[in-house]
Amino acid sequence: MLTFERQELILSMLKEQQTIKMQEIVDETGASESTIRRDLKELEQSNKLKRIHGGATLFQKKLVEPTIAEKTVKNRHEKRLIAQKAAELIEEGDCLFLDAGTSTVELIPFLKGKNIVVVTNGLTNISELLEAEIETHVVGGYVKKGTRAFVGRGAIQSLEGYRFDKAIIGANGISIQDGCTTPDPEEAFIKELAIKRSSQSYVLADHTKFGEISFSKFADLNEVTIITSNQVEEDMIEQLLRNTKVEVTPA
Amino acid sequence: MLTFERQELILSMLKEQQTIKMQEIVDETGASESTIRRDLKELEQSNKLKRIHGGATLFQKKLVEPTIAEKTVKNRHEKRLIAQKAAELIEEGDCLFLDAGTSTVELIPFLKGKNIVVVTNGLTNISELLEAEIETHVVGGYVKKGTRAFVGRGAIQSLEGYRFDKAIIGANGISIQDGCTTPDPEEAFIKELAIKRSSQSYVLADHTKFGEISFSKFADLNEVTIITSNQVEEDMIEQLLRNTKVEVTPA
DNA sequence: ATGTTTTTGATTGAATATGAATGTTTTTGG
DNA sequence: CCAAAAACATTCATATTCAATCAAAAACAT
Repeated sequence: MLTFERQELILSMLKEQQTIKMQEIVDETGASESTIRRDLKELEQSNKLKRIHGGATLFQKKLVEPTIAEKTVKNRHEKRLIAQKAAELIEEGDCLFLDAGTSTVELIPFLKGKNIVVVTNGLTNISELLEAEIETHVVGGYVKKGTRAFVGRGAIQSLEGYRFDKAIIGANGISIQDGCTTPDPEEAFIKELAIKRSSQSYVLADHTKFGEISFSKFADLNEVTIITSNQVEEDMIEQLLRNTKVEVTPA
Repeated sequence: MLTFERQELILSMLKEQQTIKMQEIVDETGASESTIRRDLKELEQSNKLKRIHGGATLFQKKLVEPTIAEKTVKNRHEKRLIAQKAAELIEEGDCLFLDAGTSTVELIPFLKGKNIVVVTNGLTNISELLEAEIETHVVGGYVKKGTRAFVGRGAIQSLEGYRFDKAIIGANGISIQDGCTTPDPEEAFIKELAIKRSSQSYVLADHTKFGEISFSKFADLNEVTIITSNQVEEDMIEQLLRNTKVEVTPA
């Protein structure tokens, strides 16, 4: 069996079960443990999978959402730069949808004093928006414990009463194959709906989100403009550019 | 089972039930108690959960700081007593509407852990409700700068999707002649609508509110039960009692 | 064919994960 | 308040998995 074949086999096994044990791969491929180790090392280096003690897993299956506390510290600087880039796109008089999430919160200070109207489903956004003296509307709905986002029937119904010039959306995963994804199906639905009801949509994503795939898809890449930083690998951006609009800010 | 798989399993269990016992995890995973302890320790260190004696729970943190204005609430002690009185009336399984305002916020700590559903239009209520582990829904709408209440067309539309067992309402003025009043017409409308859609309605009012008349009326006295303290003058209460239900708590 | 490079599998000590045993702390129930 | 019970942290021995190394095998080039 060729090296390439073997590695493809490993990846296809992973797709089926999202985690695999070393022994399973050895049995399936007939290769020795040493060889498989080398394969896993290579595949990890090219971001195809993540090694874990005893085997491998899909690049973070992200079954569980990181808590707010965890998110707020991570990549804050990069997120702020991305947010600043996004802010440049907002014009006077715009009606925005601002998604719940830590990336989108960073945008708010840059909007301060602008004559715009913002609709949001994120609890934490609201006080920031008020602070920035922006006319703020919220969608209704059930408040999710973890992310403190408003979701569900009430949120959907609320959203249907609005049309947006621009929607600013956060994402947990951006991949060529699966587009924009996020862990929670309910939140994904809200994002999807907001994008549908908006003339233009922007997805904010720092470099850690690229190549990641989360559970629920909410948009194809050609539906949105991705705003990110130049910490994302060159070739990834090039690949994206084939059918996606991308704005890159230096970090 | 791999370490990674086991930890993911623990987190997904947590997501379903928000607290889990050690034994449940041991049974579910088949690993030893020692191993699970180690897992919990790791997961806690990476902010994925919070350990508690006998198991683990979701990690929660207060996000919305109370504003200065909120911290210096007038008659806080009296308001709290009134809130406590109101809490006694809430039964397991109730669906509540909780009005925006400083009186109603005081109620929330007394509801902690109760098996109820709360719908609110008050920004500051939301994080308190989450803190108290209560299923929380919000009405949509425009966010008023001063009171941080959600009002307007969106709020009205949202409210029409609910029916309540009990509505807990704040008021700025209580008078024999003009009933229950509040300064803002939009907020008054929300209060009125919530009362209409509720089987029973309670208005919380400290002694300073009696005899006051504000701009917008939202209820006649015979529509609601007033909850107050014995700091209200005797004869006022007597007058009220002719056609209003009144609950009085000693202060 | 012969030397070179690449791939492979086996071996090793190091690192990590595990379960049982121990004594300590916290909770519970009288 | 005390004592029993439950939950806990700590330690240790064992088992598993890992990274590094090396020699054999295969693929390749000349």
